[in-house]
This record gives sequence, structure tokens and C-alpha cells, in this order.
Amino acid sequence: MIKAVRGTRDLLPPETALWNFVESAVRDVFRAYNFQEIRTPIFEATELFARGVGEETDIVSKEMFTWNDRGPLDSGDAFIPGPTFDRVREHASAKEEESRRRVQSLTLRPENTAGVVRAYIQHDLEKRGLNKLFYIGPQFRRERPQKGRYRQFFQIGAEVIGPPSAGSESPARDAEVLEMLATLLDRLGITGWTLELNSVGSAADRARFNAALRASLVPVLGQMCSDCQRRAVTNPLRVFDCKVPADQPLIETLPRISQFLDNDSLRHFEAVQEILTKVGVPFTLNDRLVRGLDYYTRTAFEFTHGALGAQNAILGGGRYDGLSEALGGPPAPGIGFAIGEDRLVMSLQESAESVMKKPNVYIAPLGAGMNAETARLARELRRHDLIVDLGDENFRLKKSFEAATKAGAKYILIVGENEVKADVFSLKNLATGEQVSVPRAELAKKIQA
RNA sequence: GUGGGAAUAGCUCAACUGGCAGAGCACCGGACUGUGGCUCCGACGGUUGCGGGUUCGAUUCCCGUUUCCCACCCCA
Repeated sequence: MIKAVRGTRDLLPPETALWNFVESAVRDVFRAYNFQEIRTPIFEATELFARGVGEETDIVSKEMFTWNDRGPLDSGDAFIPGPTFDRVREHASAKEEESRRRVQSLTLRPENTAGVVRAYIQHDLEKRGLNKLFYIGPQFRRERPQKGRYRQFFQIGAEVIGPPSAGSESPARDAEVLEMLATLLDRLGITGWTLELNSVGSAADRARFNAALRASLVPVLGQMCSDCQRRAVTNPLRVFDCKVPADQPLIETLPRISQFLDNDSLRHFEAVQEILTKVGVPFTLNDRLVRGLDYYTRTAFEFTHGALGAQNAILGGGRYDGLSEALGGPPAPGIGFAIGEDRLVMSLQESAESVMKKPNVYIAPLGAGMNAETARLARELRRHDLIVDLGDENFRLKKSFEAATKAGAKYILIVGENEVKADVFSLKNLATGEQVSVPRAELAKKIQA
């Protein structure tokens, strides 16, 4: 049997109803803040992620699905039967050299911010001023699968990006995005979330902080865990993520980014807090909160939820004022976030069953020739926005009743010879047992009531 | 990538120190030929994840492998 490959999965009904519930809530809420949808390709040039996410990050260095695409003469790593492939190569050998020159390393997107910023640059979106864009879609990382962590996973994200003159740098944007997220979680009925907030400063702040941090680590490093010793070399900020109890006193003595914020960063951070307080969005300051991706500056945040085990972060994001320029674009400060949709769905209290719409009516054809009659009736009723399911003329009535009940239909409509002859149909409420005769013209109205 | 646990019917799970692979639910049929849910009866359902080994005999013990789960690493 061929199965879904490692780290991927099928989303089946009724769970898919829950996904739709989440996504339509997202579209509603984001729309109220004037965000519009963007869809970028699920694969991009590898270089985009190397430059945008950071060469040294775990994502880029070991978690990407990357392959060489060799231009139009073959399909890269796709399976091609030998003989056909050889024939193609023979006749194409003259063009092979050219094909080889077109070799390009491609990668399934491990996140979506880089793609959005790429599109922003490519289509000159700066000319539209401030852009508020959101996306919903699959992302891919070659990690060890775990609950709430898949190799194909889904993210819902949004980005506010534009030229500084459009206000893209303003702390008002940070606060607006955070308030929008609080609204979304509330709307979804998710309680018990925590917003953790920090500022990681400007690029210059981080450079000074990094130098100081490295210097402070030198004398104590020998006493720290092996993970921290490794982090100190690869990514010193991550030392703050350490959970080893013995290391905590040492970590407490290390400098904090908050001590290195320049006046602009400080004012920005304070302004964000002030607005959040005023609009009533609760938050917790966490000066050990760091972000894994290179492009983050200033505001960094995470929403966590206790019921998710070790994978407790339900969404994360922050400001990335230098990303556009790092990708060769114009100055375009921005702030964004990504929600782990798989985890979000997991943390929902509602059962999938409760958000799935049930059929309004199940039509039961009764006897030879009735399929045609019911098809016609179903078409009429569906045009009135009713959810209609139907049986088959060979079903015994009992079987239709059982199918209607199982489908959760509110009514069953019986269509037999007597009904067709009179053009009056038997409509029974499956919950109350009440049954009435209804003329064709009044059916939709009666069912809707 | 590292460490640990698990895998048996569509689903949830049993099966004693190695001895005929089972139950509940679901599904299908019947009791009941144009009136469901409840009840009763019956039927269907398995390469015990896959491959090897030990044994008269393996769901059970051993080795390998795949996948999932838990914890790391890291991250949404």
C-alpha cells in the first residue's frame, strides 16, 4: 500500500470543516484591518531563503527540501523511464550545454515571508504605499515529525510592508498587528493564550549586543551545558532558550538586549507597549525571547498556549526592517507573523462535528423512474442555497431514512409516484417526527423555515 | 540529526511465562415490500507495519527496517 510520506498527512472530514472554520474566521478578521490575500509559489530559488532567512539558520542549513532544476530539457529529479530519457538526451545533446547553464537550485518554501517580500520587490508594490498582505498555505521543512510538527505544515501569516514614508516603521503597525491577533484568537474561542513581547533592537543594536554577549560567555562557558557551548559559537542569542536548570544562574548574569537598545529602538518598543495597554491587549515582557530567523529587528513576539506540550508556540513574528534591502529591494520596513495552522486547529475547543454544516434536506426517491424527479427537485432546492443530499430509487424507504439520519439532515423529502402525480410532497422533520404535505412551490420556503 | 516508547479488523483496544487472533463501536443484510433513531438476529471484516532470525510452534523472544508518538535540537 502506498502511504502518505513521512511527516505528511491527509486532512479528512470532518476535521476539514474545522480548517475551513479557522480560515474563514481569519479572512473575516484580517479583512477588518484591510489586509488582502497574496499567493506566492510553493517553491522559489534557493538563494531567496539563503539570503532572506539566513544561511546559518537551522532552516536553511539542514531543513530545506532543495533540488537542482536543469531547465526545460528534463524534469530535474522527477522520475523518467530510462529509454525515453536517453532518447531525449541523444537528440538534445546539442542543446545540452545550454540546458546545463540554466541549472538552478530550487527549494520548497520553508516559510512565506521571504516569498512575500520577493513579490513586493518584483512587482514594485512600494508604489502602492503601505501594503497589508496575508497568506494561507503549505510550507515545507525536513524536520523530524512530532505532534503538531509536520514536514508539510500550514501557516497563516500576514505582513505589513511599505516605504518608511507610508508609516511602515511606526509602532502603531506593530500594535495593530498584535491587537488583530488577539482579536482572531478570541474570535476562534481560544482562551488561555499568552502574548510574550520583546525587542531585539536594530541591526546595529544587535551587533553591539552580540559582541558583548560573546565576551560575557567566554569566562562562564566552560560551566555550561554542551548545547550552550555549541550555541555560543553558532548563534549566541539562543543561549537564552536553554532549559537546563544548572545553567540558569549563569544565564541570569549575561547581558540583555534591553540594555543595548538605542533611543529610537527604545522609544519604538515603549510606544508599542503603550498602545497595547490602551487597547487592552495583555502582554508579558520577556527579554529572553529571541527569534530564530536572521531578518528580525526590534519587536519580536510569540503567542503561546499551554495545552500544546513542548510545541507550545502557536504563532510567532516580529519586525524585519532590513529584509527588503537584504534581498536587493528598496527600503521597506515591515512587521509580520506566522501562525502554525496545524497547531491552532489542535488547540481549538470546538469539535469538528459542531462546525460542519449539515444537510437541510435529504431527498428519498421511491420507486422506478423517481431518480429523475428527485434530481430536478434537488436542483431547484440547491438554487435556494439549501444543502441537499439524496438517495436512489432502488433504496427501500427504510434505507433512505437511515442514510438521512446518518447524514444529519434536518428533513427528509419523500418522492414517490403519489407525490409526483399530485405535485405535493411528503416532508418529515427528522428530529420532531412531524410530517406534512407540501406543494412543490412551497418546498424551499418550508425547508428554510 | 540524537534518545526513548509504540504499531493487532474501518475506529478504540484485548489476547497470562511462546500454544486455534478476540471484543465493543462502525459497516452490510434480515426481523420490517411507503416511514429512521431503540431492540433483536445474522454476515462481513486480519500477510498481527514490513523483512529476516530463534523455535515443533512467534501477535508474544531477538536483529534490521518503516511509520507514528514523547523528549531533545530547532521552530510556527
